[in-house]
Amino acid sequence: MESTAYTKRLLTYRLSLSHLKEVGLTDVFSYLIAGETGISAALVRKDLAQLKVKGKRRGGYEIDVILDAINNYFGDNTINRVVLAGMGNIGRAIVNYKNFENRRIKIVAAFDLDPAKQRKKYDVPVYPMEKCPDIVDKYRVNVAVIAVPAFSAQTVCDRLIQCGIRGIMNFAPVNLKVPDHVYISNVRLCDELQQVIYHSTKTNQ
Amino acid sequence: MESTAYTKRLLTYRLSLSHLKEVGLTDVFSYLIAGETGISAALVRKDLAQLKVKGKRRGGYEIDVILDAINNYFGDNTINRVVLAGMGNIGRAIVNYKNFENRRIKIVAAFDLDPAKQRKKYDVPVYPMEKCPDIVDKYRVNVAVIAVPAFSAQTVCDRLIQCGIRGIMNFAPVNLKVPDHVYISNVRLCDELQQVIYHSTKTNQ
DNA sequence: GGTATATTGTGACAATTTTCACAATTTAAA
DNA sequence: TTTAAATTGTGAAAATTGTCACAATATACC
Repeated sequence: MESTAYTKRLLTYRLSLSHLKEVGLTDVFSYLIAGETGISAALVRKDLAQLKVKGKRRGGYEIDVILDAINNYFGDNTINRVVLAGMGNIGRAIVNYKNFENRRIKIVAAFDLDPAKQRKKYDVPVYPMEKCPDIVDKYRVNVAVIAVPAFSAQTVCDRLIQCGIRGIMNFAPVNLKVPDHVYISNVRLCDELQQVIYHSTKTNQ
Repeated sequence: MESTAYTKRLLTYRLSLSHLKEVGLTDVFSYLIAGETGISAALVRKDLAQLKVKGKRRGGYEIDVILDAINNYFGDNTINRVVLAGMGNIGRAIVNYKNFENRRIKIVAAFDLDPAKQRKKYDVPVYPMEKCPDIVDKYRVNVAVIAVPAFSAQTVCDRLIQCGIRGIMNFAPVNLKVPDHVYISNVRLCDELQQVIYHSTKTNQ
């Protein structure tokens, strides 16, 4: 119960449902969500059942009910504060990324070794890594984004965890070693693109 | 056979093995890879067996043999050309991302509506979207990265496919609709981070 | 009101994926 | 040379995940 795949599907549903809502719909059928997301209608229904969302036979599901259930599942009622390590290409893109706001995700501070970047004005204050304990403590942060170069990723990771971080989104191409209580999600841009390349050459015709 | 999960694990192995090689190792045991990647030793062995890599009982596997097999599996002998749509935050980060080179992935051109961005000098030439057919044709490109805003993603996607693109890495928070012969990988930064937040609050104590 | 139709909800089943356990085999050491 | 130890390779079992099919039921229409 409650596998990562399930959690991921919920987020996929939310995306499509938000879209359908904007377009003016208020109710949906499982097969409509299926068509929109590529997930089978039966699985959609099972997921919604697990979420405790009830549909009406022949009437479908109310979009708002599903959305509320999903948002509630993810605890979207509180603001989620995040710190970021590494203001390189990816770090800056993340800091400027607008969509986080809708999800009540807020990047409260960034860390970077480079003093020039600390002085420069970004949308988020940039501190030296030494400030990490203070910041994490002050803002009650649990989650960090690692966007530093591969060679320093493990060190940065260790320091973050020492400061109390328990969830990490990692962009560095490294298999980070973390204690059991820390959840880690690796975003491997290279690997992702490589898989696309691989599968696109495999597709028939 | 040959599930996406398997393909993904191969890339994970490659990452760890490259690292172990740099550190000076030439041979590994399955349990060593397991410790490095978090994938169970038995599964590592099964994957290597499927890859047709042979180990020596009591002697382990040769790192170079595994790496060659993986690189060969992904067809790393040819240069993989990719185009990018959307020179916003993420698009620029992708264009500047250095790691693609090691994988023989080359971003040959980018597209953006904004004429200012077309004039500006990036590491990659920026064209208006109309040039898409020419460029894709000229460079024999199969794969594209979509980094445009959500509202225009489907339109851009359709045009790319019309030009012959058959693999897409999509950063726009949209469930794109594509024909069967097109492979799509969605990189949902928001969702990814949201999952980290979710799991990090769930972890015990 | 009655009947046909559409859709949910779910138990049984199928498929896939992973783990387990151990025989086979190699190497090292005694 | 024999024995002990370590590690692969793999068939069988377990677990997980998703699909199928259909009863239950609500709705719409005649």
